Amino acid sequence: MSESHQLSDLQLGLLRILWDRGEATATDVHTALLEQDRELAPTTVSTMLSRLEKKGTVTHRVEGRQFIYRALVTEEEVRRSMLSRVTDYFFGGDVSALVSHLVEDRDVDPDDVARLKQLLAQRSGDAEDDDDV
Amino acid sequence: MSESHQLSDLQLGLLRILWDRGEATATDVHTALLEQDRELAPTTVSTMLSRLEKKGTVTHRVEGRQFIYRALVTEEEVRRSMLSRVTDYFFGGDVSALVSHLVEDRDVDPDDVARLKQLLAQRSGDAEDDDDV
DNA sequence: GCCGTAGTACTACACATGTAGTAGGGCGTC
DNA sequence: GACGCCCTACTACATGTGTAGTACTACGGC
Repeated sequence: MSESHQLSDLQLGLLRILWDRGEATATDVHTALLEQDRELAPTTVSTMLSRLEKKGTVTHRVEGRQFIYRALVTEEEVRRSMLSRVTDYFFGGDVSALVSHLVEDRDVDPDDVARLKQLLAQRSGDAEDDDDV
Repeated sequence: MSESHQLSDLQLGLLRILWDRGEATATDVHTALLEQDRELAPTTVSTMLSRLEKKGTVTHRVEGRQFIYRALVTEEEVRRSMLSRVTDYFFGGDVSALVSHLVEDRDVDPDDVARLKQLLAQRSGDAEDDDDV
């Protein structure tokens, strides 16, 4: 279930394309990568897709002569897995510590702070009524 | 400056030890790993440290017969780099989207929500002239 | 002075990844 | 019906990683 998805940049790139499209042929993926300025030989893309398939990350069905690939892991899953890794390594598994860090760490601008306050208000709305926005 | 620190679990493990101690001999690191149930041969640890050194991630000085290693990248740097990766891949670089996700995503319990609300309150209190570090 | 031990250096090997060439098979074209 | 093109399959090779054995060296003890 909660596999540790340790994926490289390229692998994530391939998955992103599959996630965005649902399904795609090797050629589709190749083209999409070109559009992102990743210039790889078509065979390279196929190789990577095969390898991902061998690992169980994607699968394919055959249509005519083409392989139509589809991700077997959800974006959600991978995101969660990658976030867990960071959270575990740098915040001892404490998600709220991560959030605090992000919020404190000058990377969130005032607008977002406001948005987040609202979000939190909703969140805690169920539990108890704190000071609303 | 903002190198892309793509580090494996083991490499992060080694760095964590160096970060925690400031400096450590290969033996120290080996021992520390044992205490974390990572049972590796001492030579394995040395090999990994040498490789990290070759990459410029750590360095060492010599004291007697021993090498005393020290990280050349800060925890901060690596954390930021890893977080950026996740943020870029899954939230289009939007940190606040990441935070929203974390907050929405049932991984933060009510206590933390309260804490975060406070944090945000402070944040927005002096949002006009926020004093960075 | 010799020996063992501790510690580093060098070497090795399997597997994953990035990258791509070549081979083989089928479909459409002329 | 032959030819070429488009796909996939297979092969290849460099680099990085995980893992560790062996070789070499210097220090401390006796």
